[in-house]
Amino acid sequence: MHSGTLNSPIWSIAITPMDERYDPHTIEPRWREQWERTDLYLTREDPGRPKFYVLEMFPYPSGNGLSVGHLHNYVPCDVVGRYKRMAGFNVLHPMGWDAFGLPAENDALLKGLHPKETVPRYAANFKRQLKLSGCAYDWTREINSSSPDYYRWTQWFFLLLHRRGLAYRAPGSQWWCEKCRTILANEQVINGCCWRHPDTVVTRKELDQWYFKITAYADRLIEDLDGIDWPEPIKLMQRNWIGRSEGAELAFPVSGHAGQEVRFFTTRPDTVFGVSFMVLAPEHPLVTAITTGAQRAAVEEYVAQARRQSEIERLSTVKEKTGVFTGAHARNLFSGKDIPIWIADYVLMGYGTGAIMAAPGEDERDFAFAKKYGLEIPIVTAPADGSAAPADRAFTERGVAINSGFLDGLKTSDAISAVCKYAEAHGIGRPTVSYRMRDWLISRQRYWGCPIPIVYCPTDGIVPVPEDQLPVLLPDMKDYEPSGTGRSPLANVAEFVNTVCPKCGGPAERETDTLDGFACSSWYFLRFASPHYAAAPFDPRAGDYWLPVDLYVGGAEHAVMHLLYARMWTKVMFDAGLIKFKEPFPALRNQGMIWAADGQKMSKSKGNVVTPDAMVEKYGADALRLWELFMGPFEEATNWNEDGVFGTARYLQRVWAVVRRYIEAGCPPGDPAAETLRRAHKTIRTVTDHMERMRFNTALATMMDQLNYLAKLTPGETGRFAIESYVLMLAPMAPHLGEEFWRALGHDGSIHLESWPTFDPELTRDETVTVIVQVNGKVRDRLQVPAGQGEAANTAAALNCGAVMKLMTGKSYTKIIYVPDKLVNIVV
RNA sequence: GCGAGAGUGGCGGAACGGCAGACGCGCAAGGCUCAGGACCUUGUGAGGGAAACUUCGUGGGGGUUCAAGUCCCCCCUCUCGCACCA
Repeated sequence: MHSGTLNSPIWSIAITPMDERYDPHTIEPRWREQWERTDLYLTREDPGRPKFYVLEMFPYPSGNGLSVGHLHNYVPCDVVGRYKRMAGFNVLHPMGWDAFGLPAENDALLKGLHPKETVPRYAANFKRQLKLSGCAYDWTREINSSSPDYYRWTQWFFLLLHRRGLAYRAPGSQWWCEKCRTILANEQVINGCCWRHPDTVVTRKELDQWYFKITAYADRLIEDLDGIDWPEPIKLMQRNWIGRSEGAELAFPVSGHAGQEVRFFTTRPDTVFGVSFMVLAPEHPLVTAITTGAQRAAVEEYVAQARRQSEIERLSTVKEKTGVFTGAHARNLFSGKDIPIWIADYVLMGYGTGAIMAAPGEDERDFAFAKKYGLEIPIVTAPADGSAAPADRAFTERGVAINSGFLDGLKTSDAISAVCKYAEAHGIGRPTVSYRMRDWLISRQRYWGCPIPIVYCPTDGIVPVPEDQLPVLLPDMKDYEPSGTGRSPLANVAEFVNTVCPKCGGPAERETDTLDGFACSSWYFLRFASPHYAAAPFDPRAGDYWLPVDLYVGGAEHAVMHLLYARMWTKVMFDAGLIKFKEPFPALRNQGMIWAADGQKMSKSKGNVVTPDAMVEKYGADALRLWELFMGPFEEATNWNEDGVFGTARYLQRVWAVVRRYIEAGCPPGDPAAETLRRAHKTIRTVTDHMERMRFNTALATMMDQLNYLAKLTPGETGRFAIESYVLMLAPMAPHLGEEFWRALGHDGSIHLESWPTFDPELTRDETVTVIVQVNGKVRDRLQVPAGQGEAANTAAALNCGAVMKLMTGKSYTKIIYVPDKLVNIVV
């Protein structure tokens, strides 16, 4: 842990006259060199200062390098880090690489290389580009999730989850992507396709898999959203993804099959009296047991056909509902009727119990199904206002129970509790909560990932690798191509697979699947607190100091994957007493997407990628940074437009001219006019406010505005305060040029260790104000009046001005609206 | 289908319910240049007018208000998320 001081380094750069023209290509490399030489960006732990931890989402270092689109995340975060440091914080701004996982492996396979060679090379290129862009990271804290120093702790966390009963192995039907040649988690299936391959429909595969029990945290993941400062759409996506719904789980006996029952979940137990049939998912285990001989052929064919269907077809909501009668009946224990049991693919095996009670009078899907197959449609809920329930569609709203025995007359909410109470008393069921979210499937049948630290022993079964034997090293493999059979390539490495049981010492085999890459990124933010700590994933002292992350920034595409997983792990760590906070990222912001100039996604194949390298070469890093900040609101998407970089380069040129003129004039201390002083203080006030709110585009607009003002003054009229405060505020955005100016102004230390300028509210006060004069809400005149002269004087002035007099001749006003020092509206 | 967000000049975008279009790009005119995607100055929403001025104008339609880009209702378009979750 470095504990340097905030003492400024001594530059090895002499003060020389400023060139006439601003030339970023001479300025920028020399300051980058100075920063490295003096370790300017080492994290400094100063107990006298509050800490600020700003973090970008863990990037995968792609072989394509960074584009100007990626910088729209990194540059603003860098500005925040630099601003916060100047504003008095100890700033932690680290960077590392999400290097394990499919993208790295696929890329290496494609190029016939090994990820252990490509990953460091690509990461070095990212690092070079980030440095080139003037981003200030403490590179002594660089981490890499594919390094054994790192993944031994990923494995350690796996064991922690396992010990706490949150990692388990289970068989099941899983999503398989043929292109990835591995199993995917539910979150990684989008529109029935692989999240990495939108053109590849996922299929089902039966395999034993490892899961993390994220569903055990479902309620807390929802509840704790209330206390964190995240964009509302992201919170909403998480709530919807978790999909909590309250209802009841009930069971009806299958007629003629003693001991067999259909268990089902419903959110509307109040409609049980209207249940006229039941539907099982085609994969439901009960199907074979209860299907009658007469129906067997039809049922088997339907099940086979459902299996063949792609998920896309199956999940299509526009598709007409289909199903087949099993021949069996269940006894509706409420209405006392025997009701037919059907199978249909609109019932999903993966949700609830894979079976439903159909209340066609109150559910659109059941209604459509009943209509199609001529099933009975009882009506058991009426609108609360006493009107009749519609006959041509399901009445899905809440209302009052009718035709429902002991529920008649009860409001829906009361009827729900009554059914639950009755069901519990009679052993039919109980109130329960169901979630859309499933457990997180974490095993991957691929090579380039964190090995799961588990051993299979013929006598002891599933045995976790003891902590002191970590890391389970990923073996070196030349031919690591996935087989596509559902077995990891690691299964072919005998030296890896064959091991001894940690319990009995007998021969045993290692787990050969690797962990989902999202496991690696579920705890990396902790590692940055003490990246070289060898005794634990993080030094508890450093963790207490730096965590949680004060500002987390990344794309909205991670709303239900990374952000949900990292939150779950954090809660597990909290429960285990490792950390004192429940949420890893108390404040989250999403940067807007930067599309290419043609409005499409920047991609190599489309040939529309713009690199920072090219922009720095042409305009300089500071100009590029400024355009990243100025092109629009940080959180909104926009198209790339290179002309903008030219514009911000021109702005820097103009700043150069103004500062240079001031320095050439011998830096006159100045006795600025009140107006000039006021403008300087107002600029500080506005820019500070915009920086705090991450409104970089308007912060820069304010700076440009102020420059236009300063450019009209002589150096003597400007004064040192206006120039230096301006340069200080420019420094986080244009760090190279800021440093150059600071040196040229005669300072020896780094501008980035200086304090952010402060303003005097007294000096921002205007002496005169413009009062808008309106007649009937239309602007008719503007008056320059002394500030704070009061309502009487202002309304009198407004009534006496020419424009008003002209309009008012022969009329009288009914009312005057007065907004102090702003507006007089005369209502005629 | 459900949910969320967004529609403002030629373009990117500014506007605590109170001067719509800040700031910038582009464009135009002028200056300066051997030259320039350089630099400087001025102008630049639309219509009308010689001008002072004036009318219209924030996707469309209603409404609330002294006053609406901003608040409310309906509609249209685009982007994103979820897509039979019982």
